[in-house]
Amino acid sequence: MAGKTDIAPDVSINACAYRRVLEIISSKWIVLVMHVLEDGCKWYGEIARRIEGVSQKMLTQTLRQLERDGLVSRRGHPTIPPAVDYALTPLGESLMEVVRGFRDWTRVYYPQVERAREEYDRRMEAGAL
Amino acid sequence: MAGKTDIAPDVSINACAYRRVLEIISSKWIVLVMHVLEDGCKWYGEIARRIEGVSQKMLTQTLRQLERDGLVSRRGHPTIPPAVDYALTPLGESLMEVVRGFRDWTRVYYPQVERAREEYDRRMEAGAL
DNA sequence: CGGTATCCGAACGGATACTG
DNA sequence: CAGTATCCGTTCGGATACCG
Repeated sequence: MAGKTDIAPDVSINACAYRRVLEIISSKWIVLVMHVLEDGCKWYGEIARRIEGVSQKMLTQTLRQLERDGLVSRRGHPTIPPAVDYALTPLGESLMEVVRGFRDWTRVYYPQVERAREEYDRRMEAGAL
Repeated sequence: MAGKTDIAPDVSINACAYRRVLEIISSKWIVLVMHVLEDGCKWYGEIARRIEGVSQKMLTQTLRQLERDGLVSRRGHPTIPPAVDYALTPLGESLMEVVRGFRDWTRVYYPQVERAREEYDRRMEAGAL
């Protein structure tokens, strides 16, 4: 304990902005749901149908998180059967702009990533012999 | 099967750019490692010390993934004991620019997210009674 | 020093059944 | 329709031990 030299870790990294964004966007479905809501308010069922492979559990969970973070707004209609719709809030829209930056990067550079992967895998395979 | 109405899901979402970026950045440590490498080449040990809470396993795993994706380059030095350093590639730097967009968003808007969460939790607590 | 391999608990996430 | 609750397999990720 006392003998340990106090080379402090870059604490800022622990508390820094990156960790916080990651909490939000690192979930697999968050970005996809936001993308569906990009062009306006949607019913729950429509969101579900538009995102292939999402389970009801994950969709609801994702929408809850987005609502809690103030990124989407939820409106329930007291009809029978009940209907609910979701929309991006202004805060959500502002985040969406940044997310678009990621999408654009991917469109331009993803082929390079794929090539790098193939090359790496070939090198590894060769090295494993 | 045949009886199912063919309401196709928005397939583009499945194959779209977002899924691909998420593969890369949704990992908890990727962005943090990139941040450490932002200002130049670093030894393995230095990266480890700068990121609080990262285990050796996860750091190595993260660096492997970044290397495979062509985002960082790895140089081993055949000294005794061996030393290894890592640096962002040009491709990695280009992604870093987008990542900075997220950091900046967080710096500006995160307080709003925190307030939204507190408000939501208060509403839930009240509703649960 | 910079890994790799193994073990194991914790968390993620899908399938299913039930509710208002 | 839009959830909630439960079960349960899969994956994530830390701790430990060992290798070059």
